[in-house]
Amino acid sequence: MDDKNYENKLESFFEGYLKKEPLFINKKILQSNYTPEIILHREEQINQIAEVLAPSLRMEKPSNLFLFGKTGTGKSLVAIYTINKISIIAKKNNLPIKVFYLNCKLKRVADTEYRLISQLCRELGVEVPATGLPTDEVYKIFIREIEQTKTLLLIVLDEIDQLVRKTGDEILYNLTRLNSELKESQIAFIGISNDLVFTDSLDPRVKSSLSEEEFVFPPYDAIQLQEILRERAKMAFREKVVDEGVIEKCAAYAAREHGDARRALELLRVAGEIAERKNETKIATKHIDMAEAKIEKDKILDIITTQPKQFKITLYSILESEGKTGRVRTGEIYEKYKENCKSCFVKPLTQRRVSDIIAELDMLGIINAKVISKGRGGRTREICLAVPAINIPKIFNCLKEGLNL
DNA sequence: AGGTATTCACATGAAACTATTCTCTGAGTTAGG
DNA sequence: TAACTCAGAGAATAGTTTCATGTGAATACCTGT
Repeated sequence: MDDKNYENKLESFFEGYLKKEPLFINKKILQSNYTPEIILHREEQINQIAEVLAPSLRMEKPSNLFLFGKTGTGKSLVAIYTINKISIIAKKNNLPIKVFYLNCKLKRVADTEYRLISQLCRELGVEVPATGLPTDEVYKIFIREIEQTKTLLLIVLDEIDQLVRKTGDEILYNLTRLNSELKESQIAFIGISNDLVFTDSLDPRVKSSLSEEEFVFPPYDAIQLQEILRERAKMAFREKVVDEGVIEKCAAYAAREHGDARRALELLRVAGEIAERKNETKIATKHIDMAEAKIEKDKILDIITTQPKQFKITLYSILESEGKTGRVRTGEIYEKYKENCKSCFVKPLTQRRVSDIIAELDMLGIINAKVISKGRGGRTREICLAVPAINIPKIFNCLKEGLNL
């Protein structure tokens, strides 16, 4: 009887699913790598960049260019959009212009000097081994390859601040020097950075040659976010699926941070997915709250499952001691950490390393760690969790399982 | 009371080390002529 | 003699350790009133 009932239920679920019209027409439009035809509220920046890059169409090397702005302000989008347009015009007029986009943060793609250059080689169609070669050998391959034909290269280096922080700024010096070694071809760089004061830390020579023009992308305000969301929602969802106030709430949530359009779009997309999964015909404002919680939870669970064991033990130790006292110091955590290591037979790391791990957990947004000085009490990080309280037990258990504690 | 020197408990930096993965090179080996 | 194999040298990289230096402000310690 129960079986029969269950079967019917499942059948009708599938039937219903089939009959039901999906909320989405095209989910891609809400994904972060989507480039829309019209970019709202960035006309000024696009024009400025276009002006700088236009000489490339006459085969003159344009000025190097730097774009600054917080995450989700449309830097990458605008850069990609503009170079794509140039690429199209160039193709139409048979101009030998090549454009590349590299994200320097992507692990194992372009996050070191060697990988950056080898990735460029790969884009040019030369296979370069992932390791084993000296770096200047790869430079040589790259130079040889572009010198074969007279070409103008436009290279976008996204999140270049990450690369420099990790590997130092000689890499930029090497890149700018490339042009003087090239006889036939020329290269122009477009750097993109989240860090507004990034160029201050650079060697002045590098700075002056790499950052000939600079543009700052201001954050979107709530009204602008609303327009962007409306525009995309129109294409992504079927008509009348988005409830009253949903767009506004999405925009408000994202504006609360710093006008992060990427986050706004993600919220809307996830809200749509939740509504669809729940078999609802409309996306309501409550779905946005659920979306926010889900994004947060997924982010953390993803980190927990992918990070190495040492991170897990550290986080577990933080959870343990934070649960009691609210805020904890590095030293306390390290003590707990050592105990925990012993109980799961892992060789503990030095305090130096654990300190770094704590800093990284902070970067990932799982915890809030603020360096404070307590006078004679010394200087330390004051740590508390940055996770909604509801999710804590789940994380706790997840960690516990992962560590066999 | 007011000023300043100390001191705590780590933070932060730099360099060096370990272990792994990969290429390149050249000596030694093999098989065919 | 040409082709093949295979060990060893050298690179890149991630994750760490070791050593060294930095640091903000509560407190101890003076000083002069």
